Amino acid sequence: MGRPPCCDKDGVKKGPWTPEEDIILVSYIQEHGPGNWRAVPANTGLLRCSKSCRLRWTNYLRPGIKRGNFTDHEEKMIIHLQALLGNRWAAIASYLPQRTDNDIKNYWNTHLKRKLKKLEGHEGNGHEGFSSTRSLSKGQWERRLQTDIHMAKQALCEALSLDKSNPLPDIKPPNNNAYFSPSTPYASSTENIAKLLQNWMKDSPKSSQTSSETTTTQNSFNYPVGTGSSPSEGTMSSATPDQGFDSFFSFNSCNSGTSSLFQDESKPNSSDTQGSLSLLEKWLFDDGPGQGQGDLMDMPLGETDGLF
DNA sequence: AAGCGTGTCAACCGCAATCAA
DNA sequence: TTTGATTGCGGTTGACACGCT
Repeated sequence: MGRPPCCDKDGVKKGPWTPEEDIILVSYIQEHGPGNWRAVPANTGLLRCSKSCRLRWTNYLRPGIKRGNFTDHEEKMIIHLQALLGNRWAAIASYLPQRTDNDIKNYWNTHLKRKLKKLEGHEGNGHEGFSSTRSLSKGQWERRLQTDIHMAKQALCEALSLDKSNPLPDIKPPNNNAYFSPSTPYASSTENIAKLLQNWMKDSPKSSQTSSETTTTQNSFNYPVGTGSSPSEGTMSSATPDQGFDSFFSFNSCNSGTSSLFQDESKPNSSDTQGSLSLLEKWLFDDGPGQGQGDLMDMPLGETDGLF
């Protein structure tokens, strides 16, 4: 097709974002919502390409992002999901709403890969606990592939039989105050940005509803919630990170019998993939609140394979 | 104190999927 | 149906920080 570059290379700024650029981007998105990234550089005067703007927003500026210090739970989730899904970081990130795919990818490549290597070194086959997809036998892969196909078929049937008048449960918008909340763990390197933004919000006439004092759950960014403009959008559920993580699970388990709230890594609204994921979710989380996760986390992947 | 090696992570690049005219 | 535009994703890179010698 010969696709041209997303932006002409001349006059496009690269490298780290400055706080000023962040403010411009955030203020624009607050006003117009994420999406139509092509228009962002043109309308804001940012000397960045649309891709760069989108990336900056989704990986760094988006409200509700938790950074650094992966918990044991998150770590295990990543390990198991990676074993299940492979390097589909966006899909994995959809199960960890407060983490970005880039973050997870980095964490995997820097921490977990090495950890895995170490463990494999110690345990010979390294199957127990940390097992990468690569350690699966060919037979296991074939079985998994067959299961995927089966799941897709099942999901399709599920989707076709779904009552279309039955909409998805009302997804509460992410509490974007988290972004402006002083208690929010924000990257230390960007704390200054957060402060700048806070000050800017105070100064801005529109900022009254988004100031850190605001405690409502309203979406302070006036973009449509749950439009899938980011993998985890609309799935973030709470202000404080740990709370959010917990409520994420409890919320999910509450809805285990309904259509999936999670969006597929590539096409959020695709009903078949959604169904497929919901099956996976069921398996992942369906043991009642608090139970299934633990079981899954403690379950060696050999047993996981048995499920397929 | 200086040099070097290693780890971390934000950002970039290119490809593929999807959308829209 | 075709084709160009846009978006999303995963792999990779490069700058910076930190620890070790």
